[in-house]
Amino acid sequence: MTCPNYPRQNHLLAALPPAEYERLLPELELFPLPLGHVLHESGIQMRHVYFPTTAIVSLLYVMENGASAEIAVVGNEGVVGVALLMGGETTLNRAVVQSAGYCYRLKGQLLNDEFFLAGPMQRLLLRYTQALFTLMSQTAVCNRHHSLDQQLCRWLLLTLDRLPSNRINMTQEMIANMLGVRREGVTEAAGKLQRAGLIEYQRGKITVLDREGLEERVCECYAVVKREFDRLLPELITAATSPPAIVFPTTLRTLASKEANG
Amino acid sequence: MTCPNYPRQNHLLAALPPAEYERLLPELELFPLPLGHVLHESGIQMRHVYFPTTAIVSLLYVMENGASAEIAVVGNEGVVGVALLMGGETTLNRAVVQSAGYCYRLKGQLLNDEFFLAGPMQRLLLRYTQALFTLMSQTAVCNRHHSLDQQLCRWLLLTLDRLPSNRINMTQEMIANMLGVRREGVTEAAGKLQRAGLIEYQRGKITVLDREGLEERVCECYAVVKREFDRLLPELITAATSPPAIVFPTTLRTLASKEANG
DNA sequence: ATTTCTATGTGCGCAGCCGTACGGAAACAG
DNA sequence: CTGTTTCCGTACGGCTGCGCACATAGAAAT
Repeated sequence: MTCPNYPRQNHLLAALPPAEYERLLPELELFPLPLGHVLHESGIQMRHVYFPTTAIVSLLYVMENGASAEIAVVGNEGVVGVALLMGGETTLNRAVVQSAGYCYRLKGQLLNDEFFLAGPMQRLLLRYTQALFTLMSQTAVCNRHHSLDQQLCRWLLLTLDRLPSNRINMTQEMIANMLGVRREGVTEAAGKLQRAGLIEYQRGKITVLDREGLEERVCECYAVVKREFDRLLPELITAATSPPAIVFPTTLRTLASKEANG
Repeated sequence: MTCPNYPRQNHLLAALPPAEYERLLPELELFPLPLGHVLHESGIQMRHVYFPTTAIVSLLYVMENGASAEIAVVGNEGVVGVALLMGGETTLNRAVVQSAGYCYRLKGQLLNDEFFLAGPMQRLLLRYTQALFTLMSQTAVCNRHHSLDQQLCRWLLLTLDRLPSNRINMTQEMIANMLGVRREGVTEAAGKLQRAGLIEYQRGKITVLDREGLEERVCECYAVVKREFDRLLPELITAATSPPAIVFPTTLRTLASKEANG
């Protein structure tokens, strides 16, 4: 991760009006997220919320026998730890870094304070929570009705949307854990995609060659969720397409250089 | 439904302090919920929120090809329409009455106003939302990993918890729609339970004979969700076990008699 | 009582995924 | 360069749930 980091790479933070943003800025702490790092464990008190910038985080549910399944995925469009706002200090999910990168973290209490000001941040967070709802329920339905092939396409597209490049670092074993299926099943499904020329797979490195091909094969779930995110959080679209210039106002220059050292 | 109806049969309303409760009381409208009634449709603007008292409501996701799956279930422990508080006026769920009964409904705007007072109602609703999160994610995992037999047990127990009696009015066809499986699959699974003496099934009328037997067969998902509801919303337990005397304070007498006529 | 409809029971072939096992090849460590 | 580890491909039997077809029986309508 050599690219510069600044908080507004996270679209939720980028969508904040200047007043709210600058109020939070001194409290935002650049935080590296290495692959596999557990941000919070099921049932354990959460102390921070995390705004990913270049990292991707999976929310997993791990069952008693060790089997797991991905409930939702959070990248630079969202935030990890909405449960802190809801009043339960814990959730039954494990948050694991699925793709290494950075985030900005914030003490839970501070976000809580901001939330109860009932300002733009509350509005954003509530709408984001609803979008997360949609993602989760669609996951439940997809688990029920769609083939592993399609679910893999969905997973690849969801991941791709949250990455700057078309390369995903992830072994088939890890994907299998996310999808809650066998590793061999992923091998088969990925093999089909590879033979069709849509992806290239090599020892934990996936290169997506034909995104449109994936979109043709994926089930409806992907588009449904994407539409709903766009509807609920139109701010994120404009934030995502804004040129970097506007996320580097003069007041942020010093911070940006500070981050380069941290 | 000949039993008397009063708002505090809904545990969320029952958990409200007197001040908040009486503020809402004039706006609560007794509303009958016949079996199969659709409270709100996927993608359609919602105008009310519904606090079930004796009814049970299923949140379903219906796919393009007509296949469906239950995302969550709401009885007198909760409320239908949390999405109104989150800022999106719609959700992608369909809310269908799974068991006929009554609810109290409230104009969405009024609950919204109450919510943004940041008082006890907000606290309750946020925590309820988190509990719903847990229910939904557990549903996703259960869909992935557990057998139809176990899922049927889970569904029966979840329904039983929200009913005053041990009789469920529901055809196998309807259960199949909820669980997102074939009708024949439900026939098989229900047949096993019947042969084991746990339930009695007769043309859309299920009688649960041995609840503990169901709890022995069910997967962990049921207990996990129940524990999490109790942890997040301890008020609901005390509300549920309170004698009727305290939910009929003098100020409510007139309302109760009014309801008997409506 | 007869007909019609609805709800349930049953059977059969099939596809998808699981559990398991094994082999090969790329990366890595010494 | 060599041994080890990690990751991926493949194969086989088995189970579960699906799609379909059909039989039966209770309930409702006429």
